[in-house]
Amino acid sequence: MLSAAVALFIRKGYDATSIDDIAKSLNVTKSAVYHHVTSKDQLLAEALDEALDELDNAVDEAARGAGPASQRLRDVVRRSVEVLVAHQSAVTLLLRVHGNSETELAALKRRRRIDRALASLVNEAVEEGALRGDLDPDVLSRLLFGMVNSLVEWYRPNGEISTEQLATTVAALAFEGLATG
Amino acid sequence: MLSAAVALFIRKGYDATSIDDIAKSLNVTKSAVYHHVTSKDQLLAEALDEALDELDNAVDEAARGAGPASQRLRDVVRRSVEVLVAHQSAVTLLLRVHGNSETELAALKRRRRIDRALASLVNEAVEEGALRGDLDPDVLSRLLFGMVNSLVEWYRPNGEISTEQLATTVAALAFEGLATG
DNA sequence: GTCTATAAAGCGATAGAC
DNA sequence: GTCTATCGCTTTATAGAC
Repeated sequence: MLSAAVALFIRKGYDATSIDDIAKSLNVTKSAVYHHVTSKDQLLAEALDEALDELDNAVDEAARGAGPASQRLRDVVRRSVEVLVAHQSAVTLLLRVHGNSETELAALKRRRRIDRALASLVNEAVEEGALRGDLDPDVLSRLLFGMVNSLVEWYRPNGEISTEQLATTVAALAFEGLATG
Repeated sequence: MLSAAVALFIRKGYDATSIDDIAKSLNVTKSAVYHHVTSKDQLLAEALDEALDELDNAVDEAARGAGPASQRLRDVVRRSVEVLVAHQSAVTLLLRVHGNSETELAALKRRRRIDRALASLVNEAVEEGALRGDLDPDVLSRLLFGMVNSLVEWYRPNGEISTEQLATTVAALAFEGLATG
């Protein structure tokens, strides 16, 4: 039922999706939905928490590991791709949230904490000398994870490209770039 | 008045923004708004057309130029960044559209045409030998412009980073990557 | 646990006065 | 060109029967 709601939130947008839409997609009435959840907002909050828990997990795990910052950054990128694929619906919803309610503001706050952790990892890798120092590290961080996050808009796990291949492509493009040699 | 509406569409989302919200932000009543536009949908359509016209322009112009495909791709990336900055509101709205009405479906159709032109330019540059051939060109194209498009979510033209610097950083990251030497 | 019925509020859009 | 007033509809959410 959460997954039915999230699918509709993504297809039509949260505000354009009514409780009745969710009920109809489950072949029940509105009242049956309200028996299981107290509000539409609660469904959103549960999905956002799923995404944030998974991202927190992936980032903390990879960022706190041993080894050079550049290697940990590469691991974070790969782990992030895996989370975006495994929890694509929840993460897609998270990335579309813009602070339009208390629930959304709380989610944005948690997301900013993650973004700051990623930015400081990029900064560390630059100071280490493993990443180029001629470009603003905070801008690089935003562009890097903007690229990673954008894949929720088009990637479909059942297609030709495996998650493994995708993670490799993302990391290769990010670190070595498009150009040959 | 279009810009007031677009600002609200971005802050609250299209569906969550009522005509009354737009009217209040202009210190007038709903009826005054309806004197100038025939529907809420028309406001959306005008903003989406602005974004699509500008992107069409930038891509056609740079993609049809002379020289190697890899150079034309670099030009398209730079020109895209310029358009995203100069028409940030309209483009932000375009990137958040998901086909929830006839207007949105028409905008998505035009956007897909642009995306296809970009993808074939990337393919051309790979065949030319200027871009690495070990990664799927269509995936590279999506990731590249996913990165470019993501900047509408955070870049503010009045900050420390100039549009020029931003375009340089985006192109450098895309073509040469994060890693040193 | 699901239903019908309904309350209370907000929505897009229009009519008509000034 | 802006106003007040209102129509017709949809929304979230609840009450109460089965």
